[in-house]
Amino acid sequence: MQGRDYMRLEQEFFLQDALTLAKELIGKGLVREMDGRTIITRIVETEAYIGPEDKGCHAYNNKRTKRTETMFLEGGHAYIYLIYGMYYCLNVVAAKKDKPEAVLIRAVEPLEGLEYIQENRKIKSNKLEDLTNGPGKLCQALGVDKSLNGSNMILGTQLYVVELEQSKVEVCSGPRINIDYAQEYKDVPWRFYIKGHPFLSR
DNA sequence: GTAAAGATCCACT
DNA sequence: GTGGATCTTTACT
Repeated sequence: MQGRDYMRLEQEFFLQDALTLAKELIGKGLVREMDGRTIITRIVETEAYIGPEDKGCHAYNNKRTKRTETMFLEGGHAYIYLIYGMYYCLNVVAAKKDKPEAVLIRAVEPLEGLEYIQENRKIKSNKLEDLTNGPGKLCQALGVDKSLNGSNMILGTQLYVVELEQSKVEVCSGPRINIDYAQEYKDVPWRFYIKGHPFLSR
């Protein structure tokens, strides 16, 4: 089955606040199409970042820079940035225009196109989980880079989200990862994941 | 112009 | 568990 056979999500879905969207995105399908190849994955772990108040967010205090500008777009766009000089992270922008909220995709489970994922990753580990169980890993696995920053995930054809048949899952929440600098926002339970799923980042 | 830090990953001990 | 790789973005001089 090809990715385009799945049902796309409506724009309304992405206009929800980041916390709701982060929760709702769990179990949804993340589709990547490039060079006539289709990769389909299931989202199993996300984190919410809420601009104005969240010290862990790049757009804390509504900080507008060249990089964070993407987060001020309307919900449904992709926010992609380079971290630690070597890895990309993929976010789904949430809420309405000028509200800098976004959902970081932290881990996915491969459903289709596994051979392309393996080709993109090239790692020693034979464990399937190591292919996509982290934000930097899944971007490499899906061939996502800065050229997709700001692209539309509702109407776009390269990277988008779809409804999967099996969407009923048990979603848990907990503190976010690697944002020790975020002070009182360091421990808020804005990370969502499928309980006990093998592809979680940790 | 310069400097410091980062929403990470991997290899190694 | 620890440290190195690696470079953009940001803030400040």
